[in-house]
Amino acid sequence: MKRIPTIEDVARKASLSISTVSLVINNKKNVSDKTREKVKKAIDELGYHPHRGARGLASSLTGNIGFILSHDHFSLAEPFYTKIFLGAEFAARDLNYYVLLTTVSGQKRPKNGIPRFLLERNVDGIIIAGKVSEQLVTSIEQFDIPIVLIDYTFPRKDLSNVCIDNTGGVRLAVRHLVEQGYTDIGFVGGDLEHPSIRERLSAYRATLEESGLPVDEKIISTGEADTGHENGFSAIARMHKGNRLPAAIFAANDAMAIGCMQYLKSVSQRIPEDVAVVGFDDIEMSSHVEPGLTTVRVFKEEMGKLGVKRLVEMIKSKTNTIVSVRVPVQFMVRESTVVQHLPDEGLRAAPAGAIY
Amino acid sequence: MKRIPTIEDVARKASLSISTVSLVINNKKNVSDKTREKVKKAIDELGYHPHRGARGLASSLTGNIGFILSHDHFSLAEPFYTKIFLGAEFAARDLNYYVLLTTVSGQKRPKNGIPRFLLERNVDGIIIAGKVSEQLVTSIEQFDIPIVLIDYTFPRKDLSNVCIDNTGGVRLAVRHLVEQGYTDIGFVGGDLEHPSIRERLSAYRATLEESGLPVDEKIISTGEADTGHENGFSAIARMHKGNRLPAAIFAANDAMAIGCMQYLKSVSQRIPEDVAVVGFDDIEMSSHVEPGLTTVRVFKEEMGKLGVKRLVEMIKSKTNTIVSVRVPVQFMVRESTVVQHLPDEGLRAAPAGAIY
DNA sequence: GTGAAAGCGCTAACAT
DNA sequence: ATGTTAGCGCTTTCAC
Repeated sequence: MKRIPTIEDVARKASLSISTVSLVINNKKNVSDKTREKVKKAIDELGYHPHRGARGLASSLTGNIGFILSHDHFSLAEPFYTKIFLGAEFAARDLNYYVLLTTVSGQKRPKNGIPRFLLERNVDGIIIAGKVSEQLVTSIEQFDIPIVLIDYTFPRKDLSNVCIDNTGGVRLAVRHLVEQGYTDIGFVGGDLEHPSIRERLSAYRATLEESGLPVDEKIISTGEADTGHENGFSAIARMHKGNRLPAAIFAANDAMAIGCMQYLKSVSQRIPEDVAVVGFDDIEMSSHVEPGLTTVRVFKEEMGKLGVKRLVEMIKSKTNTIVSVRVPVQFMVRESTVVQHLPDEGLRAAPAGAIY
Repeated sequence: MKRIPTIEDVARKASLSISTVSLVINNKKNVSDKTREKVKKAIDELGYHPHRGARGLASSLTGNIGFILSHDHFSLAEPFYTKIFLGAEFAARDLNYYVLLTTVSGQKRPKNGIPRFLLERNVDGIIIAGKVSEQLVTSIEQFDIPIVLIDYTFPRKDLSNVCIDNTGGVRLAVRHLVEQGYTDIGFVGGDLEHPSIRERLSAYRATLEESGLPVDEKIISTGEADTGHENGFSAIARMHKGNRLPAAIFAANDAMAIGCMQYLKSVSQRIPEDVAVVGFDDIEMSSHVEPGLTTVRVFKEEMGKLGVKRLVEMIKSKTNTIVSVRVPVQFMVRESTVVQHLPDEGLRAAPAGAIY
């Protein structure tokens, strides 16, 4: 195959030194316009592209971003974090970075769990999406590399992060139920270790109180192990068997909301006539279930993009100012909370609002 | 932060030269057992990891794999290719590679469209998933780097590939319909440029003939621009308006099958009592629509894994033997083709059969 | 079996 | 404003 031109070929062709060429490549000042043009011309004619690895060695900047996901999240059928990753990938490409993805198991001691791209110095910064152990983050911090968390925070660790406006979203959801005339509104949560779930629970409580409605612990379920739809199913089943089925349910995410709907259907409760259901996240499936699930849309790709943008700023500026970005949400009214029927579109088209 | 140990530190600690250390790191022969142990001990004690970039510079092996996806595929709501990517990523990690993802637009001239990781020599091999232009592949071939195609092939270009057993899958699907007593079976296809769709169409024709059934061009729709569910909707609508609604439909993928179901519901045709529907792919949604869609499951993650495995073999062996892998499929019977009712599970759990 | 030395392609002082 | 030079951390001949 054709020989790949190096910086030396460019220098020779332009009758200049390689350092001058390097200055041009890196857009440094102190190069005369004439020289700059000459170099650019040579680069063009040769079809030259700087070698990533060599650049990295010399500058200790790899042009890569590490993306860490807990294995649990990765295996979820619902591509919530996959969407975040894709958004990150998209923004990274725009900024001329590549994203190296890896997953970590939630359990193992972090010592063996340090991602290879860190050990091998193959990334300039780290994005962590979703829940990971504090230990892992502590050991990553040793590497003295910018870190941005997406959809997670630590109580005792201040790190740049991109999070959902959970409080605002819950407020929209609960107020919507109140406006529809519901006063008996239950909560189905899951793993309270996740700060998003915690925030959603307290916002639920706060909004009920703001609205002058009672908070009844009998219709608040939080003991579940995770946030899959089975938990929604079992949580509302428990309320039902305890003869305390609320008139409306706010579930802390769509998966659990769909689990609730599943149970309600199985016991022939009509949605929303007998029980209204609201979720959170707006996962793909929520617009496809019947009735369509009213929920709070989270802009997942956008979160990934924001995370990368912030990370790249940190990498380039070489400062570690902590920045917390709170991403706004959008309330999506569908049929699971509104008795009057919308025109039947059958299976709805893919949700609008692609971010790109 | 703590200084990162280099190969020199290891050599010093083991009282050996860096070249000997390098031999051990790379598992080369001609090193005495005693020396090998000494080096390993030093590596352990220092917590040494070779620097990716430096290795790459010296050996011209980056440890990265490039993954190319057409932008169209990437933006699809349905994560068919996303699944393939995730499978690839998983296998790559196992083999100590990282995957660099990029998308290419289907249209643009490939000259500007050559992925950056190729220009910058940042990958050791390339995976291409789905349909891309032949031009693009031709220009990638210039880089003299192993290539594996996933779910695509070119008539005039012999490249290693991992493809679906389309013929086998269609045969299962159509025979199933025949066994259920259907004799009037239509076909809804899409973009015939994709070899998978072409194969599915010819297998459909062949299976009908094998079964002694007539092939009626009036209930074969192939003119559509792509393979989204709108095409399924419009294709079957056209048959219906032409007074030639078949008793069963084989759609070339699940998205179009779901589009068919959507239309059938909108004109109050019962599924499967009035019209049975079979799809292909087994996308997530197919087990969630009502009735559940009978379809041919494609092991998407598995395809990604196989692609990477093959690619890494090619990289390591430095030979370019063409290998075509045909991945078997699995037939999934659900309610869209079987009149007798299965017990109602409400919304079914996530499809079984995770690959990992 | 082990070591010395060259060099992969580039950046970054430092000189000029 | 441009050139010289010394590495970055490793692999890889080639001696010994």
